[in-house]
Amino acid sequence: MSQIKTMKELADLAGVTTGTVSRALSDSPLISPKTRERLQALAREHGFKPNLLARNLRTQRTGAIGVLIPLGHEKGQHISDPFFITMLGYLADELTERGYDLLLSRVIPEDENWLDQYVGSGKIDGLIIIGQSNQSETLDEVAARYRPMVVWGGHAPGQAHCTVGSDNILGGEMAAQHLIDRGCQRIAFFGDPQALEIAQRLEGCKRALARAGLADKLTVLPAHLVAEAAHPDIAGFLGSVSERPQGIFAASDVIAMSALRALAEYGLAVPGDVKVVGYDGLAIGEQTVPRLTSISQDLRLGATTMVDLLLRRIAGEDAGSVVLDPKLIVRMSS
Amino acid sequence: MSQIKTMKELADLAGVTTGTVSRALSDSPLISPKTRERLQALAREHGFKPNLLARNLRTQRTGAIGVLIPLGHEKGQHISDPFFITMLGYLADELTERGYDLLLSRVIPEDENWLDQYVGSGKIDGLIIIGQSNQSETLDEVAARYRPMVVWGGHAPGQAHCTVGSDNILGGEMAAQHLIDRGCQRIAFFGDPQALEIAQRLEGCKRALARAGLADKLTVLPAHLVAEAAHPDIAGFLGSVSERPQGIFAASDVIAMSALRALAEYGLAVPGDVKVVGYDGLAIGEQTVPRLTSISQDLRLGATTMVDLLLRRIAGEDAGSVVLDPKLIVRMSS
DNA sequence: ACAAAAAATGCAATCGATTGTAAATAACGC
DNA sequence: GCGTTATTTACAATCGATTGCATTTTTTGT
Repeated sequence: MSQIKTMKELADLAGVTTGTVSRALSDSPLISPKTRERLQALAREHGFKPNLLARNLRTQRTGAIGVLIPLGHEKGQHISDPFFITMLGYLADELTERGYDLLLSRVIPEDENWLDQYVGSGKIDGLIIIGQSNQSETLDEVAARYRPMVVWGGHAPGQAHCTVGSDNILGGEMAAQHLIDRGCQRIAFFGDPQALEIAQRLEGCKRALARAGLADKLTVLPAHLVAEAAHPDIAGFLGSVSERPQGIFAASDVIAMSALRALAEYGLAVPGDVKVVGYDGLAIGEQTVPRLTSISQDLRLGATTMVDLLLRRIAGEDAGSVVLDPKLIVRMSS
Repeated sequence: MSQIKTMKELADLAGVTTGTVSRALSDSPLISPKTRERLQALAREHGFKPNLLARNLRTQRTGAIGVLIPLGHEKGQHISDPFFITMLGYLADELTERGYDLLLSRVIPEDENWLDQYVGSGKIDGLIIIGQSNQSETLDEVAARYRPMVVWGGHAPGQAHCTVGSDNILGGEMAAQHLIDRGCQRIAFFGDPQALEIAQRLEGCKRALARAGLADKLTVLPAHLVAEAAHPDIAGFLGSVSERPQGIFAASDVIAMSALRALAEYGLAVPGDVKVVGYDGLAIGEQTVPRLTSISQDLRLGATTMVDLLLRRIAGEDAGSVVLDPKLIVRMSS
């Protein structure tokens, strides 16, 4: 069985033209049932798969969605970060289910037009960006001229780019309120507010504390997002602080895990001596000792929503941002 | 500034032909320095990026590498599995550094030619497959006609497909020997030997035990690879077994984490009552309580090696399999 | 200043499909 | 059997770049 690589070869073999073959394989009503079946059988028999590049060039759609992870303020952050990975998995599931491929890139925004590398190179039909990092302005700017783009992150008034994310302010409030309910007075916030999402979580935290009259009992530690980098931050903090916090609100589960480890090393019991709440609700929180209380974002729903919005935007619709409800998951650490 | 989308437009604007523009932008020596600079400046000014699809169609290379995760025997397994994710991150780093894109797909091998979906559709220049699952025969078969393919997994004599992976037998031996050295007599192996890698780790484990005269002290629990699914397996095992094992060798770090949790729930101290060794050496092992002893596979090196082999195979070279050295990392769980 | 060699650019085919339109064939009524 | 309408199929332009070859322009030697 000779290897048929192109439509032309198949057409010659069948004694028709490429046009006929093309229509036959795409079930066009312009082709007679007999020839259609004959050609389809022939194609199957010779294992012919049309070249997708050529098809895409002609049809002007690629069937691929780019997924970008901008690493603006955290050089060390890897794609292997549990949050990215989880999100990526859901996105991959969702996109492949809808017949799209996923083109993954890790980008370090160095020159100002890092985004234009992707947009308009014809490789992708749309773009999903995981996390705003500190690149909100760039995203706004690009969003003005490139429609099929959806960003995971915080939503702020006047923001030009389409986002999906949880209500971080509410989530922050819930976390702090939970700690207060558990009897915590002195509370520490671990996370770097340079990223919008984290700033919002801190904002919510402050509100809850203010409402409880504990506004002056908050300490903020701008811990790194990367586990390896966060640990020394946290260990240093725990070692130096005079009055140990009774509750810790970590801006992400990864930071919370570092905190758990540091606390264990200092011989502090969780939740006995210190209570810990994370953010994200990652599966990994089930595996920590003790299992981690966390503000859960439904990442699967988030991924589904992002893909939904993106496809609608690709179709020309002007879909707006979506804010999801965060949910408190009480496990053993609080 | 009008939006220049195609080379033709730019060529018309500059009063030259597309050929000249093409050569100018690719720094061809056939073009005079002046026109080259003029055209490059013009392109920059108008933000022109050549359409990559068209380029790829013409040059017959796509610049993308497909990464596939076959989920043969574990339906529940997600791309979000820490091992996959870690590997994926390294691959993404390595590939993007070499100018390749990464096309990610999660495939459930249902029809027998799931692999042909990818191969020969022209979308990718090569294929990396993470994990053999129980699809070794299929891989062998495809490898016979499709050269640019590299698989992460175990290497066995007579295997047709090119693999990169650690010496699983040796690694298994090291893990078991370490437990023996720590004074363990009764040892349990957690992992489903349906996958080649895991079978090999078990094999090594058995060798070490046989050498120590403990061959009959081994219990094998075919735990799932997925953390959520593994936990009940393990909890059930710990609850039912009459003589508690003194050492546990988990076939992956994810399984080991489930084991740690189950042990904690049973009030068993690690490493006091039971010692635990994992496999993979994932970063996540640093975050467990206690930190996890593990047989480390250098996944970064593995990713680099896979990409190396793949590129050489793409270039027509006939690169063979590579077996990497596993390394025992002693942390706190043993 | 002129021919020959060298350098720069233009021309046009090509990659492999899709698709509007023209041409060929089949079906049909009378 | 012939004109007319319906079906099928062939033809050829197109997507946007790359590249061998022909052609023009510039440089060089004498």
